[in-house]
Amino acid sequence: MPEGPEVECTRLALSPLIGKRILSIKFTKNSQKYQKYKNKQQEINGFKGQKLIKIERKGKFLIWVFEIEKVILNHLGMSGKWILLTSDKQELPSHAKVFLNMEDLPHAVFDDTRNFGQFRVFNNYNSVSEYRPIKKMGIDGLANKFPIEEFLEKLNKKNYSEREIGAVLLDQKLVAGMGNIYKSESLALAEIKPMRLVKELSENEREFLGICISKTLHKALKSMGSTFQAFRTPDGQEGKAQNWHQVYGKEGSFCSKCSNKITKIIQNGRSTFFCSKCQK
DNA sequence: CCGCTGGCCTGCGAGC
DNA sequence: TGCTCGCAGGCCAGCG
Repeated sequence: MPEGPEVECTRLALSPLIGKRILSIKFTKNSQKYQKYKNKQQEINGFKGQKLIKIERKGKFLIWVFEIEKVILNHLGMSGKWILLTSDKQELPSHAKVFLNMEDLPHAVFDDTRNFGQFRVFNNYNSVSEYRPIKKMGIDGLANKFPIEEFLEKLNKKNYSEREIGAVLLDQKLVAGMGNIYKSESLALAEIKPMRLVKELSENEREFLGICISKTLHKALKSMGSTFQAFRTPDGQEGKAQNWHQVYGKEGSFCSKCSNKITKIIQNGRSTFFCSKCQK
């Protein structure tokens, strides 16, 4: 589920928690099967009674800010999701890792089936900023005004020139929040083949790609409306973004622009989809 | 420093 | 129907 737009949806859906106190916070029984959650309970006990001030998103990370200096850095990984519990009697989902017992309903649960998610405590905000993935993070693909100049500048860096654009787009140091689906979708919209080398891309193509990235991510965020709903009613609908996918997951079906068959390749170990006719 | 490969996990659907 | 296998939208350690 979670690329930048889905993480932003999650952040928005968590807004009922803002300004509320956490009565207690617990690593669940399920979480104790995994090393990364073991013997960490004491560390998060410090958040007891704390008021949640805000939740920020940086790339695909969520940063939970409280009255105290301590900060929680949370990544959804491949399968992590937050679920709001609207009743005190509601059971925890089977892969619940962290339970936030709030002063008022709803409570919140971090559920992560594949356990690739992250939930780390930092002593202060500054140390989060110094954490390498945050510090080195590229431009925000979901910025209201996509910083095209900065995008072009970063794309111009030497180490990208000999690499394939499809692989480069997944680098969070370039566009933070980009993921494997919207990588293929952005390139389809820009009509650029994923295996083109960065050095081969013209100035016009680069600029148009930047615009297409921004358009794709914003459109994804917008069409997640139903995921937003599903967040409140966990067994509800999923997002709508898949309804407009041009290429992702469409191997063998026909391109909606030219009726050519969509191709799938593995690029740097990741599935990559494109139309070999539309995309130059 | 860099990029690439494989590992971390569970669940699901295709194919037999 | 039931089994196995391959694959899944993430990152990161370790290697060359």
